[in-house]
Amino acid sequence: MTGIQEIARETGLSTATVSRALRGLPNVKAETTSAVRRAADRLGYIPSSAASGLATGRSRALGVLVPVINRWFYVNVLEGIDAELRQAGYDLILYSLGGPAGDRERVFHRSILRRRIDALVVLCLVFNPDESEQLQLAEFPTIVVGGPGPGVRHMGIDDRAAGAAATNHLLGLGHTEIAHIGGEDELGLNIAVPLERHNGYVEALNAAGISAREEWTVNGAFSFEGGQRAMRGLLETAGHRPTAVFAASDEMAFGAITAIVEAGLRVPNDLSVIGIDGHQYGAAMRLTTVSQNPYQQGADATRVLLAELDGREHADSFPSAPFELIVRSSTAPPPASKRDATW
Amino acid sequence: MTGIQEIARETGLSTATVSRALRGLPNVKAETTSAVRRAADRLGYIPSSAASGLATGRSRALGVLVPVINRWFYVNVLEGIDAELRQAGYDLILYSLGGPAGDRERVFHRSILRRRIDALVVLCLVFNPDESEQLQLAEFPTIVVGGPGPGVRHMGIDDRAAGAAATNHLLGLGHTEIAHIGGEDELGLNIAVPLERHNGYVEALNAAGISAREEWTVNGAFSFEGGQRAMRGLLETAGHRPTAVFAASDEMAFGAITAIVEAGLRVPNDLSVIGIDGHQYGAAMRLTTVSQNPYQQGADATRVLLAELDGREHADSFPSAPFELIVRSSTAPPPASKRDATW
DNA sequence: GTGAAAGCGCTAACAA
DNA sequence: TTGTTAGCGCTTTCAC
Repeated sequence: MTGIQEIARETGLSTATVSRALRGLPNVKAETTSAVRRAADRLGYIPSSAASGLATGRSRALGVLVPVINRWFYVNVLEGIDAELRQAGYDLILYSLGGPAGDRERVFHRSILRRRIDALVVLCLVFNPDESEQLQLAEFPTIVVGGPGPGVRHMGIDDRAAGAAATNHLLGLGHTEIAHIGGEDELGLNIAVPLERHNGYVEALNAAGISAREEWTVNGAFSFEGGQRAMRGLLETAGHRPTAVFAASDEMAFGAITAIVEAGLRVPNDLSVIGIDGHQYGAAMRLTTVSQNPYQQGADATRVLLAELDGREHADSFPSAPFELIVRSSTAPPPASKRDATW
Repeated sequence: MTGIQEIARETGLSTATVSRALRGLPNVKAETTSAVRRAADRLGYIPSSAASGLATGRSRALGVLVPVINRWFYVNVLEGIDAELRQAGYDLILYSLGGPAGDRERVFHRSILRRRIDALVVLCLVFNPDESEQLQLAEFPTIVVGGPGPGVRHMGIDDRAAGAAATNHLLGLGHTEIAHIGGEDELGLNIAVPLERHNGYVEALNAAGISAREEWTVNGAFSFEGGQRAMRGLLETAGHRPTAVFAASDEMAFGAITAIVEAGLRVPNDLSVIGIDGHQYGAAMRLTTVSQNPYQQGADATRVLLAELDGREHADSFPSAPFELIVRSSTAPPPASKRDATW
């Protein structure tokens, strides 16, 4: 209830001076500033962001749009964004599409566009034309983290290269029968990432003179359960079984490993498994993976946006974020019997 | 750039009528409403939440305060809150303390109190007196999910009962040598939950005529890695080894299982493990657990808050959220040799 | 170094 | 059903 006015009255100053003092602007006598601060404390003054937002046109808040919250990658990007924002004194407004069930259109129209935010980070989404237009209208700087899309600048790893790196690691070990657990994720979310990783897989195979078998690319929906289900399906395919599996995310890889162990087989003796991400559980699960740093990607994207809000530099594209092959013991050369069979 | 005024000019109406039409208030001719809507669309009108917030005193946003983001429980509560909010047309502002590193005081003073939110959900935090005072000043309805604290109403499971339930399950199987992996979490965050679960453990043991060995309660920091580390420590204690372990969270239980398997032992043949939470991975890991539903808790808390904002009912306390023992195969009677030794 | 006054874009009486 | 008129609490010229 206490506003800048009470403080003005209390200190015998004008609201203008109080406002300046509170924000620590120059051109205010030091004693005045401290008097104002003291009064503010005493009165329990709480600034109104609506009022200052209205007056300045800036909300000091950044939006983050995610398909769903509950995914390793998103959560880690969020942490990175949050850390950067906290330092800058910005608030974080989280918009979730709510997965396939949540209605996407409403989020775009209702929330994001209420001019509550100064900038937007989008995670792994590809927009449809209407959405692009809405975003255009809103006129705040935007950046996509995690999946490239047409018409929006993007920060993240080169997914195709990462997919190829994972596949090449398996090829290098001598595998030729390599399956892929990818994912359409759900309902049009996140389509760029799985696509590119799959492309990398196919290209790496082709480069090795192997053509991808269609029935060996299965959908793991980018979740543990999905990966497990997909792997079960792969194992049930009687007769011909791959010797290695490349999962497009660690969470799916964990699921795959679980399914393999359930089936009485061993990793990597019977089957090698590699993932992408660098999930914390990876070390304990001994998962070989292509690791990336979503925290850093989130922080970097945020720093770019913040710099633009400050009127500093502007970039239209960014170098790919780094990734790194981490070899642990979920991958090994194919079993001897198989090797003989192939040669 | 387009405001309510342009629409007023364009349609030949007053801003008041436009405002009413845009919000779908009654007492506006249907044709007028649709004319306004059309004009708004055509002009690409985007409402300013700052302006309407200033005028109404409501921001239509709810704050969520978390110790860190990256934890199974928090993420799932967030999903529940978000789902409820999306439906109500509210935005979600996420405040993270940023773990032990982030400075807690700043979050409280700077952000939350900027009157940007109409209500607040706090996850698993216990406040110090200064923080309580700040919250009091801010005057919005608040509710804590996940850990009871003095002076704030709270929603969540009865942690003591859950701890006892887990311990009793092990006792019921015949275990008498039961260790506990709990956690201080980090730096004063989240102290109520681990404390109560530990209390439940001790009480259940006592009720069975067993006194808890101090060296068998270890800190797993509520993380996978922490649980793994704690379990390793427990196993290295030469000579006397427990026959069962109760971990205060599934994530720690997964870490413990990993450590046990690493050590060449088997679950549940050599050691039984039980957790608390109901993590998705639990089924695949075959973890017996006391499961709870954080999504529901988040959604319920949000519904309560929203009802209060609407001037409907107000409650000062809530029934405990349900939990349920899910028996899978990480728990079994103690090994025969051990059993003989004890009897 | 400080004050007066005019908004920022919307909502909410009160009239008409 | 619609318009008029004040604000909401802060920032920001422009004077002094």
